[in-house]
Amino acid sequence: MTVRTRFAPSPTGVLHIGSVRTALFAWLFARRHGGAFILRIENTDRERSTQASVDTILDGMAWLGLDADEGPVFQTQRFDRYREVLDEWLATGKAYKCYCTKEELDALREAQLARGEKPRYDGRYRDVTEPRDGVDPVIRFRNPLDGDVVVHDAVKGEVHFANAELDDLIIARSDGTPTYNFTVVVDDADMAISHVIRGDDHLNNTPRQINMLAALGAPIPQYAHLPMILGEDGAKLSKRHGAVNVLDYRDAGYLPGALVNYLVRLGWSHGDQELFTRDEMIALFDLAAINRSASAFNPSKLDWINQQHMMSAPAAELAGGLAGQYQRLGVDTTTGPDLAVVIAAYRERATTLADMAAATRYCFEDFDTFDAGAAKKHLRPAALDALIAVRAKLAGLADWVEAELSAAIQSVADELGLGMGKVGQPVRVAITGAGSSPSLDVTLALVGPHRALTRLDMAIEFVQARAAAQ
RNA sequence: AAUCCGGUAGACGAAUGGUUAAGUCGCCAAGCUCUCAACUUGGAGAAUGCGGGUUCAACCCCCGUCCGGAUUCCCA
Repeated sequence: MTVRTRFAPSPTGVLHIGSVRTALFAWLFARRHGGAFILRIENTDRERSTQASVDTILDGMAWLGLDADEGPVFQTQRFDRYREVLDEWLATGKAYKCYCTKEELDALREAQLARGEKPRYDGRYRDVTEPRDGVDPVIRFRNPLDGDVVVHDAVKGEVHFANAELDDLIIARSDGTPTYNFTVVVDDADMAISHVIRGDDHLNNTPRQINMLAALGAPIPQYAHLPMILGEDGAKLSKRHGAVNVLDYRDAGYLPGALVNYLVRLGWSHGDQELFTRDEMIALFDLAAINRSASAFNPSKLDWINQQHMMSAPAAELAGGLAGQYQRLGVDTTTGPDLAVVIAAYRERATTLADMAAATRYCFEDFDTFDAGAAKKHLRPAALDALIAVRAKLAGLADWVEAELSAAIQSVADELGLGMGKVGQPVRVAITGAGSSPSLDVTLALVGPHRALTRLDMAIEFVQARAAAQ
């Protein structure tokens, strides 16, 4: 059987982190089995669907590398086809017109609730053939009255539903437009979707869809209902948990491969492996290993995974994103070190590209004050001799390369009889403005001779002023 | 209210009905060290929501219960 999966978002907002995980699983499954992954935009609700939302979905998918083999297919382009099925079902009695008004439906629902019953349509127009004046009818699917529908779900197992619990759902509104559960069925059948991989909020819709698939004479796909992703606190993921839009993660400096790696481990596992390349995920992904229960989104683990990916990714892969981060900060990188050098020095010292950019501004921009805490601790009178000696030694260096730089610092420590800490930290604060950076030789190489010497002068003045003030 | 799904340390998650309930993040500590990271090592943290039952043996099977979620929209 040819594997064909789909991702079917409705364009009514941002591309949500939970939706992405669903898309990822469907994409992985298709790739794993050499099948097709189809993107379908479910925009039958014209009130709420927007082009901006379509754009953000497309951008997000592209950023994450979840490429579709077909689509995007828009359901609004398929209205003729839905109409065709509707007419056929009406003609064959698989569907019927219901002339209930919204008010009548509301009253019915309230009465049922008041009696402690499950609210649902009572089928009052099921066998009425006469039109009712003044009411535009909706079209309802004639659901079987008895028997069970069994969903064979790859994640949840066998789930049984009694038809008696289901009512005749509306498949076309009174304005003639089709509704979600119906369009899904027609599309999944027409697109020959073999595996429906979606959020488990759709599990309850599945028996209705299976009944309609049967009415269509279409094969029943394999279902896999994925557990939800919750916020850090275990509540439904929402804006108040921070970023839910995947593009926010791009802007925050996460790597697409890292986000995907983090998401694949939410609801799926392969032994005790935590880090996966894209190819490994594709090779190992398996519906049978999907977890049944919801999981909470944990930013600190995402950070760790992102750092792990930053440490192993080729520099070229990071450079573009890092350049974007500098741009966001308004840092001009034309006069500083090559980004590949910055990346080599900082890839294991930053959790995101945004962190990396923020921590390395000193390589490209001058500053006029030292971090107060670091200065107080390290730029004190006792450091004056060391700073002056280092300044002199560095000024005389023929080659501004790491080996020479570290030798110079070491020789100052030796000559003054000081530990490296007594020499290194003042120098570090002098040239970076703060108390932490890569090893001094690397840091000095990053900053370059001109900036390094200027900043050492600035630090020496600072210390002298401080000594004078005492 | 009904139906359906779910519940293993703070989080992610392993565990054909069979050792002392893996591993990872986070947290704490030590080591390395010019700082910060990275890395290495060690540590704390769970009687598997709760109560029954079946069994020689239950995270796993059964019943009940509690909690959370989904659905029951002319939303998707």
